[in-house]
Amino acid sequence: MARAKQYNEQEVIEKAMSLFWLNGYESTSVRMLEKEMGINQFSIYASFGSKHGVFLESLKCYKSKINSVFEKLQYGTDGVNDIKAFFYDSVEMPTKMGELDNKGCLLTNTYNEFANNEDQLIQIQMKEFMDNLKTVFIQKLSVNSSKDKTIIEKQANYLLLAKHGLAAASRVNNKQEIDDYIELTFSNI
Amino acid sequence: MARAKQYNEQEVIEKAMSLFWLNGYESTSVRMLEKEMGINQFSIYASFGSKHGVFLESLKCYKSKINSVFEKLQYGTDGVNDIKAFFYDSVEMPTKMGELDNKGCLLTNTYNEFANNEDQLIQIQMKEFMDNLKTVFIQKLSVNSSKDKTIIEKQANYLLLAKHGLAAASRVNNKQEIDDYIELTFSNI
DNA sequence: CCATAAACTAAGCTAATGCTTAGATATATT
DNA sequence: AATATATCTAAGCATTAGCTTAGTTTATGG
Repeated sequence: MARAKQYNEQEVIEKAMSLFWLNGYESTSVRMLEKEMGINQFSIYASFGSKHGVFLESLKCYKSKINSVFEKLQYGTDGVNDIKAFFYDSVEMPTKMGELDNKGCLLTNTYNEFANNEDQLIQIQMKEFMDNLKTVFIQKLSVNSSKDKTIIEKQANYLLLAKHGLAAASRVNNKQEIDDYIELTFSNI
Repeated sequence: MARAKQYNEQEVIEKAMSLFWLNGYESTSVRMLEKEMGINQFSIYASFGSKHGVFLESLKCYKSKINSVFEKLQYGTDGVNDIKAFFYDSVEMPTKMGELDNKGCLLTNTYNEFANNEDQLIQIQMKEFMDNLKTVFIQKLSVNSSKDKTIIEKQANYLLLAKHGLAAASRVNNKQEIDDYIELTFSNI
């Protein structure tokens, strides 16, 4: 055997995730990652292959971080109210994670940054995330309700776009505006 | 006198605007602008000083393009319905302008790209745009209505975020999803 | 305790970025 | 027509990007 790694890959990916979350993909350089992750470029490429590889791992890391919030939504039993709670949880999560505020949702930020991009791997991750969310929304909207299927479809689309908009808004708007937005959003359901 | 410019500044700015609209600020290089505008880098810098200068002129150009839509909103006499029509107009405008679709709103895209940026000139332009919109929304919401001032304020905030989210969504969602979103957004206002 | 092999450091690679400049070209005035 | 002056071309500038590599350090198995 030979020398052991002097860093933990999970630990350095969390730091990379923070940086990508703050700046987005393009605006984060490998030199910046180097400093933030506390390891040399050689080690970055040895562990993750490329900047793109670091980003994909960061997305995975983010997904696991928000997993508890998503599970709470999935396993809740309160229908639409679960979705509303999910909206509040999503907005508050960055704060609870001890992160700087006003960073929005890494997945939504990525969704926007890569909207007109042909990067397949990223597009697939994003589509999967959105489709899962829509499926759960439809389940929740169907609980204790005799709503028409087409109405439920419309409402799911509505909430999906609202969630998307909310994540973008949370980067620039204050808590009061955000709360007003969530309350009025659900007054339409 | 000497040689005259072989290009029209307004014409080349429209082409620059298209490119910025499609790619955003950072992802648009001066070489790309050169090709799209059909003039040499020297001419770009002679006319607009910097890439940043080209961008500011492009924003101005965009504002003048959407002016008719904004005026229709301002001078309408149908209260909230004017806002709703404005939402539809905003989504349809890129198509009517003969632009490629799925580009969203240049101002909103810029708002997002520069959200965590300290660029003063851009921030001011963006804030001015949002504040104007909010003022008009409040006017419209106050027409033929005995609503409480705080309710109107909340609704204006709500619509502002909704408009913001809509512009982002229009880059990735289809017409049906967009229409569903607008209809449900106004179903309770 | 030395040979081995992985991890490390730091320098360097090519390409692209925003911007500048030397020199050629064209045109309105004298 | 000659001159003056602004516009044009194209090459080049310094810096930064993502990534690679030559060479050193370190820990372990024989």
